Amino acid sequence: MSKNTPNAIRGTQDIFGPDAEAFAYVVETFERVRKLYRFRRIEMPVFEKTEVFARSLGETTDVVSKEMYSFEDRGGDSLTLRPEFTAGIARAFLTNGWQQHAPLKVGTHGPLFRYERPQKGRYRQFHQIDAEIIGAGEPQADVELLAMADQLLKELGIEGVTLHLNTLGDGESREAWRAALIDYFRGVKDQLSEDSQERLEKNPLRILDSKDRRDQPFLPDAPKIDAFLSDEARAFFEAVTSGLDAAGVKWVRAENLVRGLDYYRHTAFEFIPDEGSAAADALGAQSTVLGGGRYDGLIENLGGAPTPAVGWAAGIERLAMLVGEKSEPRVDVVVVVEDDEMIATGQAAVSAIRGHGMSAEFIASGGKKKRFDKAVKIGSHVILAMSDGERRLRYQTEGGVKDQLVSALKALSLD
RNA sequence: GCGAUCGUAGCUCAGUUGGUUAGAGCGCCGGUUUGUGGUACCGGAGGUCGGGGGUUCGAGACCCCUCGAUCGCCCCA
Repeated sequence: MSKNTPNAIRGTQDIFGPDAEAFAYVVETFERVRKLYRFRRIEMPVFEKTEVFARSLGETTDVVSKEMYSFEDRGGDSLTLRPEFTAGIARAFLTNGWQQHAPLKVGTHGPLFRYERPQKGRYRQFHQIDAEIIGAGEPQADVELLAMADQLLKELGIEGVTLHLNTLGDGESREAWRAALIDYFRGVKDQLSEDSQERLEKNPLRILDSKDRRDQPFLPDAPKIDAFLSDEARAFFEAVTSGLDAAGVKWVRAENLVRGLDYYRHTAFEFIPDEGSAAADALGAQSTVLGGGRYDGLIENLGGAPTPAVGWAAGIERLAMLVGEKSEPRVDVVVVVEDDEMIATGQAAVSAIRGHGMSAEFIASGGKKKRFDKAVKIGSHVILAMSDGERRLRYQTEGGVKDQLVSALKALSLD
């Protein structure tokens, strides 16, 4: 590579070959499942006013305080490359009057941007698939959304990943629990890890899933959300879990599961690889493959009427890592011209073949004697060789393709 | 933001304790061979060793800075 070739931006990826196939496979499967559940497709802008995210996710969250790609545009507005989908969708719901469609089920996918240190399964430009139900406050909405996520993973052929489920309660439950946690951890503050001491002020719920050995002894006795749940919140969670059971979605209760963004209420969940599974191995430290929850307060936060909503997002790259190798599809026909006199004929043949809906590759360059070898190497169903003024069909492995091929060429009155 | 490991041809890698014109396999290009076939052989193009600075008579090999990659921490999908 030349010295003056600029390199790619850190944390971005150029995806090619089997990886690109796996990526496409994830997206295609999501699109199929999305339609099964009747989620409507939406396309969203890649950037928004900075406040859309700052107000939604919470100013103190890591995402907002240190991971956003924010910049001033030429008009002086502060804009931000979307670090997630939900906030933008909530904004669109309000600014486009999508309330009229409520309850609204939508799905989308695309790139997101977060200024983080790249590592396995974590990139600065990464991609997610996303599903949201806005304007539905019933637990059935949570169930439908989770059933969809569960089916998606199954259809992708991903195994060894289970749904970890928790409730954060309603706003009041959550606040009471949070206060109790701060109280509890403050008592043992100087024995906690530095990270957790800091979390104590910023994000005490996070201490609960700390990996630091020094924090472990204090976790079992920490206050549990269940003790702070209002009757409504408890009933809601029970409705969700029994709904999941009825829908045949396996789940485990994860009392310590919290979500990083401020807007979550009630149901919170993550699909995580089972300890020691192949999936856990494939993902490394970035274990959450799909996560989300209920965000009943968000729309109101953005200036709308109180509107309940639930949603999830999943990392396409992470799912692709679990899906494994996906090979590119075989080409139907390779047309090889070994005799330059027949290049035009060959060209006509490839066009006709492609026009008939078959994929075709055309080889008519390089050493004449090596062209056929190249064709063989590509690995096609049929090779159509043109040499010495004649046409020869070889590798007739699939009758269907051959018949189609014959009719394509007939239409061209070549054969 | 913190830590560890790493960075040699398009790809995967070798390069002895620093010492003459930096190597291999694969791939690519060309030739011969083969001619219902992804064979074999010959030849060729292509790196100045991520970038910059330093130590040295001399550095791909040592030191510093920087960029990037990988894997952790943190955070999250």
